[in-house]
Amino acid sequence: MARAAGVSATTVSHVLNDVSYARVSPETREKVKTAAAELGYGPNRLAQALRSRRSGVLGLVSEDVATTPHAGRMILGADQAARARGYTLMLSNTAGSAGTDLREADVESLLERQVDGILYATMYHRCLQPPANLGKVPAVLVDAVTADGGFPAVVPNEYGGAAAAVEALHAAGHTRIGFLNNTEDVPSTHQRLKGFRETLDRAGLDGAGAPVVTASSDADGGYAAAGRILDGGNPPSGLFCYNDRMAMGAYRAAAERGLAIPADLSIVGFDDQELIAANLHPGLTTVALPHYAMGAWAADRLIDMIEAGTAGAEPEPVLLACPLVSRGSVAAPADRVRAQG
Amino acid sequence: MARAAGVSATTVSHVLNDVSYARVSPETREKVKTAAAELGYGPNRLAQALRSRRSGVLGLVSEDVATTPHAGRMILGADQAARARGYTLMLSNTAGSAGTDLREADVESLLERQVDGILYATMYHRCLQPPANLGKVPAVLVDAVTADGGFPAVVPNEYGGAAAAVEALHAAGHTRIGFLNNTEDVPSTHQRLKGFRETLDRAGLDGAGAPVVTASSDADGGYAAAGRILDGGNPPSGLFCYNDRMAMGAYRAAAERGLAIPADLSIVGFDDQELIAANLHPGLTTVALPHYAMGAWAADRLIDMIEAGTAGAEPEPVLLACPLVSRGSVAAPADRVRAQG
DNA sequence: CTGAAAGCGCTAACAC
DNA sequence: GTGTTAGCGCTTTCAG
Repeated sequence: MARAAGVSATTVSHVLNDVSYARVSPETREKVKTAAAELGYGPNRLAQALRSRRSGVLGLVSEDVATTPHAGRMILGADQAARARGYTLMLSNTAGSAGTDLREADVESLLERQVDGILYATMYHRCLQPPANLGKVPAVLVDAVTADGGFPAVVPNEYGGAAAAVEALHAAGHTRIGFLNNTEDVPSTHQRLKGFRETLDRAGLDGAGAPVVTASSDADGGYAAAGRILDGGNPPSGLFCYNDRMAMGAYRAAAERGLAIPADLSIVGFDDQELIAANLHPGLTTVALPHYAMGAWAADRLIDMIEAGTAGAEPEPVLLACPLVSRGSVAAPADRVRAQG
Repeated sequence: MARAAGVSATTVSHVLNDVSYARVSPETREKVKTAAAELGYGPNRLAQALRSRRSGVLGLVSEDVATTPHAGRMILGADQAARARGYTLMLSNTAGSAGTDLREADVESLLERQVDGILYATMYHRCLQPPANLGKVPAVLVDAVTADGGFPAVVPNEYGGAAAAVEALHAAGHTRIGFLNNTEDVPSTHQRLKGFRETLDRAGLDGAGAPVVTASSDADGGYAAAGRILDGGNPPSGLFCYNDRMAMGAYRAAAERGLAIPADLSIVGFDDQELIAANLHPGLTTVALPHYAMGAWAADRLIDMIEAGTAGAEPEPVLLACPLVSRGSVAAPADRVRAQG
């Protein structure tokens, strides 16, 4: 290209990269730019990377890209943030079930490609043991934490999300609120429960005494759990569900009992899986998981680390807000209030 | 590294790459390998790429990675296929709404990074106008076709999927089958309708006379459409729905009319969105979109082109099968048959 | 103001 | 059998 523009490679480099200390005449600048435009010339980022020891590539290793619809949002957030700062994402899917050695190999392959940093993402909030070689470049954990810190990490504020759900029900006038929780031993199970109880306490309701039923985190589990809670003594008028799938089961349980939503029973879900939440009738009011924001935050943080050259491990995982998404499944507990009033 | 093993770089290259024509003594081989292992040495793929003019990277530009839960499956398929042949995926999200010039810039950025080929994916089956610079490297279209051919492309066999759905209903004994179709002017709308009618004809039923109602492709649309078809004269005992969201609406319409699924009404969806299909009650029998397979096929085909050095445009888009996924929403039309028998 | 030289890490061709 | 040389496309001194 340089040769074709009748000028040296150095000059081309200077012009096209807007090198600050370069003094190039306006005419030469023009000549280079038009030549570049005509030839459709683009720099070879590989050669640049080799020379500068900066690839401008972020490795994204994600466990089971496919298993959750949220994956896309996270990738998108990371991609946008990366792109905004001139970086590109390189993908590497890892099987969640794979052994540490295999996942280490995945990281290694990214390392060989000279990625400047690595985003290590899981598809649901969990605590993991990262591969040993992850520390070789700056790295950030997405939707995951390690037992011993060591990496900056970003996870959803599960506690706050549960609080938002309970507050929405309380604000609508509900005083008897139940929780359909998951049975798995994952952070979200515990933190959403904690958020549920403590928010009730703060509202002057009895958190410890509020009905909580656990089941598998799908529609069938939600159906069964809702059945148990609705058929028990003094059933709640508002139901907070561990996730949207359980809420979907709760809808069915309510329908079978002749309870209209939201007139007779208000429901709040969690996850904001649009496919479910927007297609239920009425639309499900739910708490959104901040996948886009987590992806974007992580990429930004990673690039900061890369450009600062610091390993700077965050002492605590960063919590991102889980905002309430209102649709139509929450209303005042009208009948009950009138009946009791 | 070479220097550290007391041997030349050439020799290191020869043993680590198993170069066929290299004659290296077994002792030297050992020496190199142990040195590499101890240093945790991995080759610099960037330098290799610069030298060999082969990056081993596939660009994946996808319109709106995030908007559909299927995105992950497609990416996963492409990633697995690519990885199996030593390639890695580099991501570039493009806004579906963006102009051609913007999408051209996205492709350009991948080109600058010297990708060996490009996978251009849309998130639902459509006909598109690819950016002009896409032709600069081998490229394959995923879930999309161009008006004028030019690129190999892979799309779902919508017609075959619709046929499978109708056949499942017919095999269960249904002779009066209706179709809830989408209103949008996209290939799937037309091809599923064609598959619906022609399969009925082949079964000796009246394809042209079969009831078809169109509505928006979500639960509300499905609810409305199902209502119209069920309240009409001589309502069908089997319903084929354009997608799972519409089927979800049809479930509600059936419930409101006291029709049990599948006893009183059999339903088949399309898309196999597990979030919906597996969580409805009963589980929705539906037709799966082959996103994983499309991703894998496309990556494989692309690598073939790259390694063969041919542009070899496929004359026709490749159709991948949409298999039926049986859950619990199809049964024999028992009541009706008895009533009429 | 502009260009020549050196070198990022690697490999192909060719010596020795 | 093994090492030397050259060069992939770029950027960074440093000369002119």
